[in-house]
Amino acid sequence: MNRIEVLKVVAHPVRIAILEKLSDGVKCVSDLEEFLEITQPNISQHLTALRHAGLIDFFIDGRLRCYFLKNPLIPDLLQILKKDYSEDLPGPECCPVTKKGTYPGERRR
Amino acid sequence: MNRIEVLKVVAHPVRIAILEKLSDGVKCVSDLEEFLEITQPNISQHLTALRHAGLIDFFIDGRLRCYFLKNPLIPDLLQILKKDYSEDLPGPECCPVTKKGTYPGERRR
DNA sequence: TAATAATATAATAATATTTGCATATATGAA
DNA sequence: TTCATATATGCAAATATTATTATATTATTA
Repeated sequence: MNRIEVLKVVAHPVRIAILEKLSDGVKCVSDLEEFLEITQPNISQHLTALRHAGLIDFFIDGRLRCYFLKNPLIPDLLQILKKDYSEDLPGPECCPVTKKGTYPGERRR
Repeated sequence: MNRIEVLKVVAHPVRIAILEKLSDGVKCVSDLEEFLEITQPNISQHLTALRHAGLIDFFIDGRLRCYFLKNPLIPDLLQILKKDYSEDLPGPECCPVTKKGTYPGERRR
């Protein structure tokens, strides 16, 4: 699955919450039910979406499905989402207000 | 803007392409028109979305609007999206196939 | 083997996102 | 001024995502 599909599937509050929980270790669906305030079928749908994107997988233990993180991009992604960025990026040198630098492209009329 | 909204706005092929282009430096809308194969109003719409999410900003130079990256999360995000992860995360210890470890939650009946 | 627990699937309704198109605004040039 | 260029905005149509509800599947227990 390509990176845009991955971002799309991660960009949902419930799915982020699931991925964060799975970062702590294996969880079965009923573990997730305990702290997510949505219906069980909805949890299953989100798990299916995450699995189809290759982000998680599961093994079967009796009637439990034990889900775990699979895609190594996820821990990195979750980490930068938590990271605290206090400063904006430095503005460009060519700002017409400061009169510094030149705009790096061809001008039209 | 919260991190989920940020992910949502980044998770679109055109907007990723714009952000990557802006990583190289300031670009005005007509620069973007040259390599994006979509209409000008549509580009403007995506730029507006990115700006409302606090990811980019612009300065005005005559009738050009020169856009640049503003949110420091973006370079980090683009970098991990490009990063090559060849291996999946190691599977859990409690896999019933390997018979190692135990499932770390309460069992139900 | 019948009942129950754990989980998934299907269908639909509600909602949000995306694009396309027409038009508006603002600046600089003639 | 008037015109052209650069860019934005508004709105409707098309499309995609999400949640809900009902039902199905599978494995365990009684």
